[in-house]
Amino acid sequence: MPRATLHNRQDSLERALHLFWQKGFHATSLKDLERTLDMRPGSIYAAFGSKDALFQEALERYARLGLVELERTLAEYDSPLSGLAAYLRKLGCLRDQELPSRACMLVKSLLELGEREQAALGKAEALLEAMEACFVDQFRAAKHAGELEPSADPVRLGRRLQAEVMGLRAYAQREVDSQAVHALADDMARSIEALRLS
Amino acid sequence: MPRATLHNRQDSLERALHLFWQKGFHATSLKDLERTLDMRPGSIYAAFGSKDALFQEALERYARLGLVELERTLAEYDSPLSGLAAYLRKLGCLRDQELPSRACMLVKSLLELGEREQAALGKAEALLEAMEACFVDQFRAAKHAGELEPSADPVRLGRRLQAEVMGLRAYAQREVDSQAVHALADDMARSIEALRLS
DNA sequence: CGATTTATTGAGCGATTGCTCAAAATTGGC
DNA sequence: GCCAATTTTGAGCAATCGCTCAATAAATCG
Repeated sequence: MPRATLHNRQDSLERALHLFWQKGFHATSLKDLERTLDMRPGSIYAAFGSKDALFQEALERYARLGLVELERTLAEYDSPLSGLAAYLRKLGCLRDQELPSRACMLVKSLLELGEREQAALGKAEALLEAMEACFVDQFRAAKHAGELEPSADPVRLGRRLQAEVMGLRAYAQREVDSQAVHALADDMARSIEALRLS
Repeated sequence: MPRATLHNRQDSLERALHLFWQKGFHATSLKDLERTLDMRPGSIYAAFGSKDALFQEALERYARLGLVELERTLAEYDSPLSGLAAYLRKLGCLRDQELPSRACMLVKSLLELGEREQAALGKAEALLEAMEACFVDQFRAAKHAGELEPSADPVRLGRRLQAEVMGLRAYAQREVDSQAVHALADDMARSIEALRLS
């Protein structure tokens, strides 16, 4: 009985994510979204509620995809430390890929949003926390596997890695050449590998 | 013969810097600036030209103050490596101070600005490059002083430190407790000190 | 073929954006 | 006190902002 839906919601969300990731929340206007989603304002609001709500959905999707990618990388390695090092080296290729932005959308949001967008800001913080928790878990696994010395603190190591990833990706956002980012990521990866008990 | 200028230009710039650093470029409206500077639009435009130009001046002032602070810290130590470690530990106190933002304004700008604000974006990049160059110089000095092993690469070390500072300050922007930021900064400082030849 | 249901449209709302400029206010020199 | 020089004002511009909603289009039902 109803009219068939013309737009695939998932696909629209993907396009919106692409746009928000590239331009940030404030610099993305509804006109931009209308163009990119090929939808009129009414349809966008019927599907997503508001610009803010759409942004939050995009944030969550971004983080989910990022976590999947992280865990996929980690799963390729038997050694937890090797998995983390490999993840860093993958990030070193950021400058080569064609992406909306080289910087992490969560960090972009963390730095851009203020009190007026508290809901989205809180979501970004929570998702960063989840990312950090994943790192901590991985270091815990490394410790359990005997890769780390007994005195090692997985919480501090996870926190440090989180900060390094934030830094690496912010650095990659600069107009530096690809080789520099690769070298930086490699240096960070070596630091992780240096934690391994020989 | 002219009418005396009512507002101190330097002071106005300082207030604008405070506001831009806190809210970012896009989220700061002229109404906000009018309120904070206690100036009407005409005066602001007479003094600074445009919102974009004012932002660029604020960026430059921010970076100049930051570089001064960095060099002041470094000058307190005879050992280049100790100076860098001390700088990191100072950043570890970010969460305790009352600042417009814990994140670096240059990084916030780097992540927020797009093609439409290319001039300001380019300025932020150049200022970050200057910061990195300062780090590189310091590592060069450390190498010359025999603190680093001969094979050490000051360019890579400077780049790495730049990324760590970016990461540390982005991390500090999160709603984490002060102790975590202190621990993170300390871990980073220890990494620097670990480079020292015993 | 209606009838019904739902998706989509797009003109346009009130508010806000960055900004302009003629007028008013304030000074110092004569 | 008056003129000239300069700063400051603030109403208000055109454009854009996020968003609403009555009208329209499309699809499935009997």
